[in-house]
Amino acid sequence: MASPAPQNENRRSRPREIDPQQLTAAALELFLENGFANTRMEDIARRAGVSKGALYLYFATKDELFRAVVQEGIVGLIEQAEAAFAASTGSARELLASLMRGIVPQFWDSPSSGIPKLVIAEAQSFPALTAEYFESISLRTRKLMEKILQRGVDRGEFRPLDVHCTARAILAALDHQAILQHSVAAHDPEPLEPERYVDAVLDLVSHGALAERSS
Amino acid sequence: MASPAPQNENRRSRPREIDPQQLTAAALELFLENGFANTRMEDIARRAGVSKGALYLYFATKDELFRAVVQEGIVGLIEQAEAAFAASTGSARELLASLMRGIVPQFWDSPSSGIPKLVIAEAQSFPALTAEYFESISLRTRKLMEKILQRGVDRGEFRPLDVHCTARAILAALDHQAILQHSVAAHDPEPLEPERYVDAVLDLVSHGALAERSS
Amino acid sequence: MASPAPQNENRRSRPREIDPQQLTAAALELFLENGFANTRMEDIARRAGVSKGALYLYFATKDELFRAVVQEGIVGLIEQAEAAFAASTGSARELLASLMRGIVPQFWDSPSSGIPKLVIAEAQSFPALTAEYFESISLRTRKLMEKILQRGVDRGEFRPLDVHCTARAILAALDHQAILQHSVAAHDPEPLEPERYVDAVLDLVSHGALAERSS
Amino acid sequence: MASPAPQNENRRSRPREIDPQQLTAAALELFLENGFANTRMEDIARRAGVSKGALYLYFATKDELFRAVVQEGIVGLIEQAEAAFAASTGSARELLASLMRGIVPQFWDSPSSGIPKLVIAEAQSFPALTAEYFESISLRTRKLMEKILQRGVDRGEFRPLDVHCTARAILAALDHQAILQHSVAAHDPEPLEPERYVDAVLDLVSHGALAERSS
DNA sequence: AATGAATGAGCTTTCATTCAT
DNA sequence: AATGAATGAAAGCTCATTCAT
Repeated sequence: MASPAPQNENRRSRPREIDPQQLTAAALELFLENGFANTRMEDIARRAGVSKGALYLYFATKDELFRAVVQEGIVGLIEQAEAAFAASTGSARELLASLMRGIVPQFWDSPSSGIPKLVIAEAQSFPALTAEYFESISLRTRKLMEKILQRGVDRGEFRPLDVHCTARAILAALDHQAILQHSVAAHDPEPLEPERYVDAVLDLVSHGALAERSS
Repeated sequence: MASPAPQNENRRSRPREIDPQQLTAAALELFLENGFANTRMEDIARRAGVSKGALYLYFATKDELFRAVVQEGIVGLIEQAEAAFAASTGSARELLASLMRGIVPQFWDSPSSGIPKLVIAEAQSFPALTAEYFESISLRTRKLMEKILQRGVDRGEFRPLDVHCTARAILAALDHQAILQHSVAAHDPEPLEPERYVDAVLDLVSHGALAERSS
Repeated sequence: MASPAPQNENRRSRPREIDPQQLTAAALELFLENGFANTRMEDIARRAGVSKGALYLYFATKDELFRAVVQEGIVGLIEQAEAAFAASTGSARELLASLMRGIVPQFWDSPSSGIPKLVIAEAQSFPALTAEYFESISLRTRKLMEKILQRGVDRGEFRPLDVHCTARAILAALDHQAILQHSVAAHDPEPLEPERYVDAVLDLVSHGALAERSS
Repeated sequence: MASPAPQNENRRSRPREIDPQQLTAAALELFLENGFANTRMEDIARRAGVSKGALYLYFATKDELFRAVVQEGIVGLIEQAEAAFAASTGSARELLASLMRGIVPQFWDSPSSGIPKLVIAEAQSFPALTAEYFESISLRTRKLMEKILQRGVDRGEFRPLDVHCTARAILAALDHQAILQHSVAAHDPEPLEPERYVDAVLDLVSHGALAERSS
């Protein structure tokens, strides 16, 4: 039609000092809503309330911004889990329960819970970032889980287990739900109930399904 | 072009008879390698050994092609599982074991195993397709798993369980690996060993981790 | 065209301030030179001295640009004619003469004279625009011409006439030349002489061709 | 299959012998309905009831087909008019009247009446064809009209006229309606009444509009 | 002669990125 | 530092034309 946009007088609306975390937060929202490819830099800028150009003052490229979004989600997640492990001296089962009841639902509630789905969706496009993410998060979480399980086995609290695969399985049961929440879960007639689910996982992990010892 | 080297036999000579499944197969490969957005129609055509235009003879748009790729992966997947359930009269545990040992590793080996990751990655872009997929596959699989577990509970073979959440957990443990295989697993120093993993899941599901009955 | 004269100062240096009318003017030129379908957006951009993308800053689609081109040609064309009619009190013939001598050759000289040919050529593709054009221009012009003729008849200045068809005929005699100028006239060994032609039309309209009253 | 020999029995559906005029007729229809650029070769083939390939058996290119469409409309149109002129010895006015009442409405009814609009719309794309059309039709018609008028002047039947411009004007009054019929006329609330219009033109040409001799 | 599947050049449109202000 | 108009490479899609049958 006519002019793209009338310049106006009052530029006082920009509160000086843009916080880069506003930008990554807006980007994360939109990446999850629309996918990386379907999110325009302009959309992100608008959502964050800044101009398109301002984005480039903080992130050189769209890829860079994606990296920042993911990297932000990486920090300090397992720290508390690892600290809890180091601090705990009690039963492995108790530790497992407290971690799963304490950290997991809280994580599912945070915007960061979308990051795994994001990383998975764009893994091919960002191999280096994916590798970093995988090592910082997935592998580290797995190691921690293996340690917990191993401690349980060592103490005779747990049966002899395939520690590696069992760790994978428990984490999969948890991680998968976060991914589903941010993708297909909108179509689920029975939405996930986090606490109930975590309890069921704990119960299964503890006792298995069989009614009596038979193996 | 003016290639001095003689083209092989049927390169350009037989334009007839393109199999649409060649096209969806090539598309699935590339979607998994590069993501949907990063795959050009021309790439798919080249990979399938046809021209760009030929693609449009079979699929009106890129989206349509995506739908076809997913829909092709939907057919006949759970059928055998449901049939096995209907046919089986034995123990729930045996049924679970035979399904997981028979179907799961076979699925992980097939190209179709990439479809869940594809659907998850593009869920926001294809809501209708996602809904269809979710209902045809995810929900149906969950229902089946719930039935198996319920049968086990009813027969006293299993303890009283939170059937719904337990079904979710078992499926998550399986589904998640397929997704990882097609995304981040390339960076895993300890690649998944399907049979071993499935056995570990079965073992965990059967007996839990605790060393002695205590619940 | 490709003027050898040096481009002026602000060729590439001042991206600011594109005038949308530059764009429609360039588009009109090219639509007339090559037809709508044979004009590439890139051609228009180049002719206007802007980038392809800039065009889309002002017009969402090629169709939209076409509409703008036509609509620009619609404004203020008949206004002066209608004003002249409203203002005039003298003889109908004088009014007709002054309108035809004043407005018509001036219109033929302007780029807007190509718009009727454009609308006619693309009428099937832009029915809504065509309808609007027809009502804003053709119908309104016809109504005006009918009023002029009717006034002449009412005052006894003109014979009783088939006012409607006569209006059509006079306008056709004028409109058609504009269309020919922008299409086939290049091949005419005897180019149109606007003033002479208008005079001949006026003469014919005034007295007819017959030498003496005889009908 | 591999039989180069006799085709099987039921080829009766294709009535042997495609008539190229079926093809040009279908093409003309569609060019008028949708414009040249918006008409696909496949559309024409379907409308004519033949295959796309068959079209190329008769016309090497789409342009060639366009040329054939126009050229077909050129033949034998003015022949009868010129013959009538050559044969007539009576009054110029009578000749004019008989031509206009005899040929014009009949032409307007025929599909060929769309050709002028077609030529005008595509004039830039087909300069050679346009030139040929202009010479074969427009110029020849004008010459004929000039001869008729000149004869009238010579015989004292007509006033001294600007024969050239008057011929242009009369033809414009007629030609223009054909063009409008095939473009914008669909939006006209008062459709053209051919006979009435032709009479009005004849009346105007004969006596002019002024009520009394005054020149 | 007739068919229609296959081809690929060409064009519209999008959007990450730049840069004058 | 911040803005947003302008750029142009890139990609989806169309359709005239070819050619094996």
